[in-house]
Amino acid sequence: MEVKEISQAVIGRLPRYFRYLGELKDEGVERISSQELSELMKVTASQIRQDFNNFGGFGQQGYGYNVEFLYNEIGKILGLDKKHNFIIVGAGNLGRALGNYMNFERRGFIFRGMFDRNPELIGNDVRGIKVMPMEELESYVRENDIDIAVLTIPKTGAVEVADKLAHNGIRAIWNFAHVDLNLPKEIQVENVHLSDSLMKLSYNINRYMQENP
Amino acid sequence: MEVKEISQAVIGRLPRYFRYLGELKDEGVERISSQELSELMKVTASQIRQDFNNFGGFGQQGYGYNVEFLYNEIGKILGLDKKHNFIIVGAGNLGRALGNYMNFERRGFIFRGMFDRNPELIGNDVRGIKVMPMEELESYVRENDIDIAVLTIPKTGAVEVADKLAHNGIRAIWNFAHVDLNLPKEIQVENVHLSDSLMKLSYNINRYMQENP
DNA sequence: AATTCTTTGTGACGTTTTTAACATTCTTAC
DNA sequence: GTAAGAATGTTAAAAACGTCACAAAGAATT
Repeated sequence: MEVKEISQAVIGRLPRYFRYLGELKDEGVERISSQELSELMKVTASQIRQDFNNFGGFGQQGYGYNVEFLYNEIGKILGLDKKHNFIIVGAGNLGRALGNYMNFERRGFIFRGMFDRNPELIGNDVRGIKVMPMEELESYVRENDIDIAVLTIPKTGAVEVADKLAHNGIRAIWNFAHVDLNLPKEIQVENVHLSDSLMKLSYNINRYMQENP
Repeated sequence: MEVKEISQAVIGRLPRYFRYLGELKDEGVERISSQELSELMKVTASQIRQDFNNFGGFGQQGYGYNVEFLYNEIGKILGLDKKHNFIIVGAGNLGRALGNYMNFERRGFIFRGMFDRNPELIGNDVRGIKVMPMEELESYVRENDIDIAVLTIPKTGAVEVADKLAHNGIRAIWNFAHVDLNLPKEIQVENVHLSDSLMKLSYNINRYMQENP
């Protein structure tokens, strides 16, 4: 049973397809061709067809793609048909912002706990979830079937906390700390390095100014 | 005067180099070879040398790279030697979290204003900056030399606000709204689609589970 | 001062990714 | 039921990207 590896370049585009298809679905659009979608999304039709074909034929010649079907299929590929319990480690501004963001719930990500080392924050409430002390982190992860940990703590300590999570059966870490976590490959890591993103923006501002004085 | 275009693949790696070099500098490391850096960063030495060479020779044969010099040069390439005024549009949880994040200031990004359409939030204080009503947004951008707008509002309205910003001389938008902004190319846009990132993580969890039942 | 060692800068090569082209398959209209 | 039209799936070509390998340049050593 040969499973061909899908490149991360393709995976990286799936959420965007998913978003556009969801909007089309909500607008009541039933079918769409790669041509039409390419104009909407400003990518080549060729790329759209190639991308979808990685997962088998979702379309039909002479017809195009059924929007709702394609939406659901991409959702399944992304694992959004399954439920994932997540906790947030770090109850600072960013952690609270993510905890309050309701839309994750809609995609099957269920907010199960929040932790902080600062005693003053313990007991605070974010959408019905009380902030717990770090001492309880490991047992909580073990005993409550937690899949994903969102790491919103300063880089000092992030590596250590990630290792603890790894030893207690976490499957994935959504890492907002400005540090690279070196974890065994069975643990999925997705980095969101906000300052890296801002620096890229800064580069592009700078470049544009130099090219257009 | 021919300026060769640097690929976004290279640009995307610069902030990470910058981070590692900053840490090395703080540890007092004076010089480093592409070989050593490659082991630290888990990339090939070849890529490091190729990347740096896009901008001219920063190293010296037989010696390697001077950490502080290289750090400063990459900082300049990224435009971090310049000051950029920014505002935050959307004073919800995420907007406040970003406003409170002090480290941006260290890189030359200066927090100059915050806006929201919700009257209850007007006047609230984030690090000495009062939340202003949306009506004042356009004139404020025009009159206060604002380079960057951080968009932390729901996708409804994001396109409209972006257009307003564009018409009043903004240079760049750091977009956290889940929608693609279609702006003239002289305005730099950097998207941070958090749910896209979470979906990629979800895909990788799913894939790993299927490959290792 | 000469020699050896180190390490960059760079041209060539292989791989991956993207785009183009088209034959095939299904839809639609008559 | 047949023919024309539409749009996919797929193969081929082009472009972008990453890696390899080594000559050249400078550092370190004797």
